[in-house]
Amino acid sequence: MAVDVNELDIFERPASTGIQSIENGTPVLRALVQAKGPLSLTAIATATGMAPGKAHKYLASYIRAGLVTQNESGGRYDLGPFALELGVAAMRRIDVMEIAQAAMDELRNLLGYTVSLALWANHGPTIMRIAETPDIMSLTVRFGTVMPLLTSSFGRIFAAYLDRRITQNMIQAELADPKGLAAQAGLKTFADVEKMLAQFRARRMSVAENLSTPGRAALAAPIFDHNNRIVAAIAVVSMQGRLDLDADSRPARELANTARKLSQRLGAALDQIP
Amino acid sequence: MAVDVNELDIFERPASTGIQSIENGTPVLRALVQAKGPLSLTAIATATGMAPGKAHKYLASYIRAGLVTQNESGGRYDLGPFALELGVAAMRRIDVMEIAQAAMDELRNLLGYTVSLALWANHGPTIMRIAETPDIMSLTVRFGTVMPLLTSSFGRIFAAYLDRRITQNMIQAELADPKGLAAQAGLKTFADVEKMLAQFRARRMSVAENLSTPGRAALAAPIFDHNNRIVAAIAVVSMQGRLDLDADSRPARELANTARKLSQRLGAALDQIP
DNA sequence: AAATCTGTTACGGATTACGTAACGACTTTC
DNA sequence: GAAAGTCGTTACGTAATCCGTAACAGATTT
Repeated sequence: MAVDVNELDIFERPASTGIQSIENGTPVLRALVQAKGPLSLTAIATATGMAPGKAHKYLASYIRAGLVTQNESGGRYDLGPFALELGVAAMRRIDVMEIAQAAMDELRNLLGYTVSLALWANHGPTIMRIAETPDIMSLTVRFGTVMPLLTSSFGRIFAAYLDRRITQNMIQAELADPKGLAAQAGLKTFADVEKMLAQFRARRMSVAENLSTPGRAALAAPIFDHNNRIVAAIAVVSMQGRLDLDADSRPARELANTARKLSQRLGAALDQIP
Repeated sequence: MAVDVNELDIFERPASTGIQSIENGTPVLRALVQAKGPLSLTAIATATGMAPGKAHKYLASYIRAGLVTQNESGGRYDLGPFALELGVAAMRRIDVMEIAQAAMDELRNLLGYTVSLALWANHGPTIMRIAETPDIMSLTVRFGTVMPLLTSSFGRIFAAYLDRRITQNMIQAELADPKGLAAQAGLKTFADVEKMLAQFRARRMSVAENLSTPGRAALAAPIFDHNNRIVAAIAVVSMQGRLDLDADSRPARELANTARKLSQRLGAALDQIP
């Protein structure tokens, strides 16, 4: 009534017809999500800009829906059992590989380097997805390849974040060969390994140059799930000398950014990871 | 207009005033939760008893809220990123999960068996955390799985300690099938169930062997909160024959020890529990 | 090419939600 | 100890919303 319809069509999106109350109610849920614990009615009201009476009505219905609970009667509000159920259902559908695909393509386009994704299979980090550059001198990053633990960027980032019990035997095996790749990389004892991995943890990123594949350089970053455990790693791969491995380099920053976003979409709480 | 207000007050609960659309919309979310994957509009419409046009409007708003996503335009509907956010936020409020993680890892390292944690959600014991062994023959204990009440170690320990009013219907349902898992386990009447649960209560631990999952054996122990009510259960899982289920076995003792510590950290008074 | 699906949108009438303000219950203040 | 300030909750009338029916465009099938 107050506003001309044509003006609305210009400035606001037509926004295919929906149910307004659904959208008006979500700020209430958002407020509860962002708060670490229970909230009072007035706190919710101020956080959402609603009048207390209005917020109360939404809360009453959310309680009946199970999305919200209230401590006794008259107490503070918090997320309810259905919120948990909803989240569990959502988590079960999320597949790292699915959501990683688009992010990998983006990163590849942004940087112009080959980007690949590895999961931890029983025998080590296994390359599962590749976003290649159209470069002629294409790097042979092949699907299904199992990378070494101590001498590849993928292996190193998994070694840095996986439970040591899982990696113990593999580390031992790679250290055992006095002329192996690990030894060539200057890794001879567990202390050497631990020192290296600590650096990668601090940086939340691993580096490998001219090791498992001659002339190759790579950066890898971890992807965590809702349990804050590493579930995958994403790497930027190129030729030695053509990829800046510094922590402040553009590839490093963008890679870290992409990995962080993916972790967040998986429900990780990155501020709680060592 | 159609119905006398006084009649309504008698038969329906006054139900403190809320927002009807919020409650009318939840069946849409429920349908998506219960489905294992994406659903078409018509599938949602039939599942909720709504007309397609109506369901579409709710979905449009849920999409804008982030609770639902749609595969491209015109595709099927599924839970969205905000559903995940909601769930992660809800999970974070559950103290047990925070403190259980480290204890589970410890127990896994100590025993060499897979350890998992379940909470009671609306539909039964739901697996929320897993600490896996690096074994190649990894058991497929999957996040979010809802376990049966009478034929899983998780279900049994919850059944033993939860208020019977909560479990009554589920027990009845599982007993109803004369060829179901419960019947195969020798459970036919409520008396059978009560006898079994009494044993688990006495031992403060439940057992399941070769039941809901063929070839699997598991021990589960309850975790109580400051109200001395069961809030979670922790289980040691392995293959049949590879896990000693005796009360005096090392796995049983260590599991009981871990569960006791967790209960104490939650403020339980274990000596007052039947 | 007609027919049946799909997902999506339009329209009028009945229902619903919003804003304001009041209500008890409790705590703080003077 | 009374008054004034919280808090969560509820009532009321008007304006805006939602519901049901039905049509629309697009894709696939018959």
